[in-house]
Amino acid sequence: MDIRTLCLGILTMREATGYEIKKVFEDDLSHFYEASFGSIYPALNRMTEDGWIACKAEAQDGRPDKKIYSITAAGRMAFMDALEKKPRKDRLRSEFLAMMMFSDLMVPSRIAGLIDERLAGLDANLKELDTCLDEAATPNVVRFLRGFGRAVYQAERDYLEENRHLVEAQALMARAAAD
Amino acid sequence: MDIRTLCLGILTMREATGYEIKKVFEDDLSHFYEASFGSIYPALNRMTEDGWIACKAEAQDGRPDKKIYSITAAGRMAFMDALEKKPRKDRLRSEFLAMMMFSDLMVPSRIAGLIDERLAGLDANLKELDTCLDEAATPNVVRFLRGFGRAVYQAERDYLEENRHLVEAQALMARAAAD
DNA sequence: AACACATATATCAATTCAATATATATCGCT
DNA sequence: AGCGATATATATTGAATTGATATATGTGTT
Repeated sequence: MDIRTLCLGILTMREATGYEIKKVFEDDLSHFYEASFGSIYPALNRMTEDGWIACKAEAQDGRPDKKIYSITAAGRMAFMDALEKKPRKDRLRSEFLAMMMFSDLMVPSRIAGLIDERLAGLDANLKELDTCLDEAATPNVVRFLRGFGRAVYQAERDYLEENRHLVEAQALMARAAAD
Repeated sequence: MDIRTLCLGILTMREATGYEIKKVFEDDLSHFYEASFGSIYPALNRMTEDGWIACKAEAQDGRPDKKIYSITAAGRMAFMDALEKKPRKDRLRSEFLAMMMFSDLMVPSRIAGLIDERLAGLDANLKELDTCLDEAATPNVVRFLRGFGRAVYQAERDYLEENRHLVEAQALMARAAAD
């Protein structure tokens, strides 16, 4: 399920411009999948060539044409095929955790600062997801996905509060040993 | 904190070959950071050019020379600088969750199968991490990182068991409406 | 009037992955 | 003794993707 296929999937739900597809990534998928214009526009061009989607240009005064893409029968079949394939393992890249690996090279205040910022970020994510979950109109699937994110963020938060001492104490001991 | 910098960080702990650095990624970082040889070897070449690391080749009969890299004073300073920078937000790509977005296009057995496989994968991760955490020799920092992974995997597991009905029931309703 | 933000397209250098290639040693199995 | 799988060790390449940048204009805020 690469970005190309995911764009195709979004077009099974409604027709959209590249710009609107980007917004779906930001609004509905942001916590577990990201995509830039540099991936989306080439994906739409290629799928148009392949006959999976069709494009109708809508002239606009001043701005570039609005290109509205819609899925074709062939595209719909291609997406159904993609749904049969086994999803790859999640790929996570956490610079925060990578930096924690080197906590013994940092002064205690730096470690504490990093963890405090992390907690603040998690709180912001949780708050955003809670606001969305309160909206009555949210479909069940989106509710499921946001709830998933919420559960993960909450677990991270709880773990950090309870175990930050493991990295913070380690740093103190390393400093003491160096003196 | 790109792969290049992370390789440098690993070399603050001990000298190593590219192959051994890859193993550190697999053994200690696998749950939150990945790197392929296609990133590691060019990273080592470039840092050698930049004077951040030094390379001594050790001849071996038959095999290619073993190239043992060690960090220089300049490299150590560069890494300390990197530790001052703000870590980027985590980046997650979950094809599983992306597919769940389209649960109304899948038959219920397919959805259930995907969730069951996901649970099995989480169980495997949890088991692996528990085994490692039992080892007495594990340093505190590695313990902290593995515990973090454990907490997240466990939260995912709990959430999925309790909320899978949200996507599974949704699919049933969509099918019923279509009939 | 100035400035940020939203709409809408597109491209590009740099990063990174996943697969492949090349050699040999070693370990377990039959 | 032989076979295949796994481990050691290097390296490259096509393809995917990011993050930044460029181009225009409307709309809302201070």
